[in-house]
Amino acid sequence: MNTYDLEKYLKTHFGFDTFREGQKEIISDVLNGYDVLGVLPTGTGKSICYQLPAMLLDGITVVVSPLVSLMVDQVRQLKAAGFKRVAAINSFLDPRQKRQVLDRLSHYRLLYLSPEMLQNQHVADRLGIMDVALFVVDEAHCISQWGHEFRTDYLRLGDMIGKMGRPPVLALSGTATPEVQSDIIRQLDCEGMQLHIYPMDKANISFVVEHVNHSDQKVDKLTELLAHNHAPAMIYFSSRLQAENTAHELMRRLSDRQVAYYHGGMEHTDRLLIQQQFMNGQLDVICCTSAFGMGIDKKDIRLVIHYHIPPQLESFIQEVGRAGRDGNHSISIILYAPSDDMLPKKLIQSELPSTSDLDCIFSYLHTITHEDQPLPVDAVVMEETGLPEIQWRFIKHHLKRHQLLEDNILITNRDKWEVMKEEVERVVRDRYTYKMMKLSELIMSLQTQGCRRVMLYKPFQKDIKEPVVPCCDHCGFAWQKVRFDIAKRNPETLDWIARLNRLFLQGEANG
DNA sequence: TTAGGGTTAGGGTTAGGGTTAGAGCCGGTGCCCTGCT
Repeated sequence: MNTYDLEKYLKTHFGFDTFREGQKEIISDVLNGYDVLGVLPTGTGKSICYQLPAMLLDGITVVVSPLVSLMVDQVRQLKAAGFKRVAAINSFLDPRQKRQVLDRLSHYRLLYLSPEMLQNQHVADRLGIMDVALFVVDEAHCISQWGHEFRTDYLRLGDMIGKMGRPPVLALSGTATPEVQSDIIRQLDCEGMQLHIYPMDKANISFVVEHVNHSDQKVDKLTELLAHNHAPAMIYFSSRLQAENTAHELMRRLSDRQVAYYHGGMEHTDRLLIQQQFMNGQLDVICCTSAFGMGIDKKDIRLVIHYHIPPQLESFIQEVGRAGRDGNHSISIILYAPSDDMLPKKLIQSELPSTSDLDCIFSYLHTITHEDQPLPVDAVVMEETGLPEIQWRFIKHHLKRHQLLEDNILITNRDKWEVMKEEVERVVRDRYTYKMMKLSELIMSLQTQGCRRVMLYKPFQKDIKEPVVPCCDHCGFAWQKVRFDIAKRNPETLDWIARLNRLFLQGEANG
């Protein structure tokens, strides 16, 4: 057992007197060498769970993070707090800087990486000879949510852990349902993980589903809602274009509100600007896709509105969880039209290759395998086969998994090819069925006659907190009965120190 | 002379297909690499 005086280190390094719920238990288990899965609500300081051990353990702590912006934030905050032995490797570094970090790896206690960067041969080789004290997966639900199709390098983390000599593993997430938890454990190959799971239901949110006959009525409904409530609001869309168009329309209709949009197709700098403006309270309403969320910890969001339905309950819980982090009353509203089910269905279809896509790509690969040439660059393969990038990467992942693609050379092995093909076909079928099932689960929950809160959280946890606010529209709540009206902010009244802090310590409270 | 900071652009994409009903629809999530001033 470790004998650290953890409170002392917490005070020295982070300036806090006491741990928040779950932190100490997780840190103790980590220091005792256990594999740990921690599911802690956002805003409870998940990052301390590995940052503190990283300072105490001998060797380097490797942190896998899904977004470059999150890594950059973390590194900046740690350095600002006086902890210098931290670095991140990502595409923001030029080759020389990258080499420098890798050459000085033993100097660092904490290293942040994306799962893709971990697949870089040079990086993997260097880490392979290091003494890795702890392997951390931050936002670990990404393994399950993104790994199977979108970012398949998430599924290779288990292998990488092996190549690093099997250090203790810590997986952390803000929302991971039991199903996602099992997937994380399976993918990381950590059967004996210590579990520290805290419930994710929020007692201060009222749930509403507003049925509309046609999606045209949604903007009217939004206008009505926002005119009635003057408070920070997020509106989730599944389409970039509609997020933009609706933002423009709301700007026109609600001249006293600051409205903006945010999605993954925008320039990095624009995204950062909008995000900061929203955090600072300079924007009232943000029309966004699911790109907006991770790493955003604004306390006073009162309304989370879904213009489109998300693809599964897990996403909905995550998105709704961004409301009311200050504990005050907040409302979740879904605007639901009968035709809304189509869009998520199409999205599910577009990320998985069809049977004919598979036939096409396999016959193409077959022809070039015979030529014994290196695999052409991705652009050529996609040109030749007509496969979207996401689907080609999915196939490539399976080729590598079956050792049919090594050093960019396709391996001739008829038996392995047959096995691989069958497996890919099976995986596509299973994933499709699974995702459609998850979607129906969500749609069914919208059509329920019972309590929405129970319907939402019951599949994921035993006990549900008694709400401290009106529960849902099926329990007698009507959003019209509530009126949020924030006092007018006046940033000019802040003294210069506070204003500088706002500017320079963006996201300080994150994690 | 060097370390460090900075910007911009383009490549992965642009239509087909569909496991719910019948006419019109409309598409989310990020990373990394190369090369430039």
